[in-house]
Amino acid sequence: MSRVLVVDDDVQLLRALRISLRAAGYEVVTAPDGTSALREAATAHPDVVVLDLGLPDLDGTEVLAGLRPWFTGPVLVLSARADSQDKVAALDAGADDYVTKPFDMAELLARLRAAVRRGTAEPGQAQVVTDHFTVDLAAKQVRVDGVQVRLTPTEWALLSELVRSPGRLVGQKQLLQSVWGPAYERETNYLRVYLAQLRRKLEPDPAHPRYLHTEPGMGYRFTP
Amino acid sequence: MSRVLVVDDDVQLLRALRISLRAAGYEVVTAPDGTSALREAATAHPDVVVLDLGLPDLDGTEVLAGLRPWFTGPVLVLSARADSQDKVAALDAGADDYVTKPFDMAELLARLRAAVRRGTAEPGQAQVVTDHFTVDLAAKQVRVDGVQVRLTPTEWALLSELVRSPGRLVGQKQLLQSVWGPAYERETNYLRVYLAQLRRKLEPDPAHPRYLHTEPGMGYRFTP
DNA sequence: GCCGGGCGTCAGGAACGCGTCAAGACCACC
DNA sequence: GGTGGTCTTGACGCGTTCCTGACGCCCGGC
Repeated sequence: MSRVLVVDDDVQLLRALRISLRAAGYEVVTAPDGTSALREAATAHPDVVVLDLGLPDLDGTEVLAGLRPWFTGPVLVLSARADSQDKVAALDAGADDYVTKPFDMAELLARLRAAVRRGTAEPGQAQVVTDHFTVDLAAKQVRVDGVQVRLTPTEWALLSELVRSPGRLVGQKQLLQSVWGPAYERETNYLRVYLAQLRRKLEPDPAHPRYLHTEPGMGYRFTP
Repeated sequence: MSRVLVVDDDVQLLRALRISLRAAGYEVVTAPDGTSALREAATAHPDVVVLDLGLPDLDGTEVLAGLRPWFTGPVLVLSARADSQDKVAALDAGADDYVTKPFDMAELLARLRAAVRRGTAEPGQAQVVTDHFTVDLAAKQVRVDGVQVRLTPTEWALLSELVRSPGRLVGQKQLLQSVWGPAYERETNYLRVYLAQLRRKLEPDPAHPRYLHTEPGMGYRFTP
């Protein structure tokens, strides 16, 4: 059925989770710390991740930040901290649910079912390929006609936001909000400037864009 | 940005939620009981639903059951009951998240953001198809006989409002209100101009509309 | 037969949004 | 203190979109 990656350093809890999850029909992969979690997530291709925030090497939010650029499946966060500020931070960092320890196993399984139910749209591609360029979301790198191209941080944030929804129109408000923050919703000229730069770097003919299209008054669209 | 339907019979809480949600940039629609919740969900087309389980007329799970067959957006359940058995029941009945009262408003907003983020339909999921054209509501894209057609923001707002209620009559007041705002309820000539433009772009014979029908004095109707 | 309301059509002018360019501000690093 | 790269900001020209009013048509009421 679905494969779940469980990240936790507590051996006892890991054992309990492994047993319960396997009994519920999941295929289970585990990782005891942040670095191996990121490695396992990349190699084992889980459908869903259960992530404890208290890890020995990395902070949980760092793992989340390393996961989210390319991992599209749901992430369910476990934490001993019940403070709502922590919850908000984790959810806004890309978590899909937040469960405080100690938790009820039946509830966790139900939340996992709900997350998987909604998240099984696609396996999630870490690479977006067109005839002219390739965007590797995991490695944060772009190749145009085979040669690597350097993007500034802002350019990258904008491009990845667009490329992550191929064919869909992405509103300018959404772009501005996710790249510059909620306070910049009106600065549409930023978009004009950086879209021009991206087109200059990626498009075969920047004056007549083939992949990064403008929908006047609404937003932009990446067409593969 | 997105539209949220809040279902709760507690007037105080409803007020607080309306204010907070509106401040967070949501368009808010409310319903005080189960039957009106189902009606509002069908007519107002919310992107997400916040549903209190304790309602005067119907049980919350019944509302959930009435919603789920056709409503694909996320549903966030509110409840005073913290028992994990109730949580499991609601989540397995189709809820995407479960928050117990009393709740922290910041956390609720964060969970709502996470739900909306995850719940946006894939392009091709939510499309309306006719023999001559297809409207992809998620990708904001229209194809006529297979070729893509560009719509202006106003044209798109009008069309999507019509197409969201197939076969049903949409009053001119409702159209004007949702596209131009509450102050333009009387400017019915706007509708005439833009309906003509839509017909010219979509209809096989704009002079004799087959899909976008006029109901004189009442409104317009999209017939698939 | 006349009249008026509602609708479709058309065509201007004003306003807006986009692409482009360039100069200044800011920052990290040398 | 200088230097290179990146981000912000403003100005300009151009095409598109929106609004507005005028006109003719159909149809039902008088």
